[in-house]
Amino acid sequence: MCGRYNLVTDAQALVDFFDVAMAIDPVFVPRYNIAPTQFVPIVRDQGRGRDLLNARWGLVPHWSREGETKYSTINARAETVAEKPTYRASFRHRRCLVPATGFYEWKAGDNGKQPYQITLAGGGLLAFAGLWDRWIGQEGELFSFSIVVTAADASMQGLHERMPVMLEPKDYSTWLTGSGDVVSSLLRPHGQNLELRPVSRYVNSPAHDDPRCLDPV
DNA sequence: CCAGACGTTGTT
DNA sequence: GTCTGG
DNA sequence: CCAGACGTTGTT
DNA sequence: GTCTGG
Repeated sequence: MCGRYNLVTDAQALVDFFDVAMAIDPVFVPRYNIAPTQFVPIVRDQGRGRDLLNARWGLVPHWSREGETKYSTINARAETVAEKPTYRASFRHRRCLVPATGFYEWKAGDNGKQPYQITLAGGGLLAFAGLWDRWIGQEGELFSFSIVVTAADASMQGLHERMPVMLEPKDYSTWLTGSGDVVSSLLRPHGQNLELRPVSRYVNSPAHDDPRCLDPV
């Protein structure tokens, strides 16, 4: 699963790395502790080049009555994303990249749960496979997204059973604008070398969003 | 037919 | 114990 | 994901 | 909007 992540970079690096043509919401600050319901940048391609848009983590389907869900939509299972009513249409027509520099998992132990940060070995930006939707209500429109998760491979070193689908740069365009089997074939681990490091329990509180979230244990 | 759900993970 | 908020 | 709340009425 | 349960 992926219930917390970070995006420690600057706006220009995001635009460069993801080849963004249009920054719709250019305001951006480094994020050390991104929690569900918060607004963070996603990358889309609506046919006129890639755009960067702030969206809410936790997908609200366009047909939602209340503009919220009573169930969790922060993750979508790769195994069923093509069929589930909440994700099906977004999987076919509204895929996105979710920029990140790492994500967090908690491992239960004798002394309670220990948070770990997972990054690419060597660091750098990565992209989770994401789905987005737009809900329209009286208060205006709400853009939101979900992160696709799959069975963890050996790179997770047994830390957790599930992990986000992390796309490679060569597959970004296919994920954003492809269709059919070629898109479905990306719903799997991509073999990146990952680095897992225990970090301070400071990260536990969603109210904390500063470099101390990455403090060594 | 209408009403109601629509999700994931981990733990018991 | 379970739901909501971040 | 974790942290924190979890309720009602009457009065200001 | 679309599927499932009754």
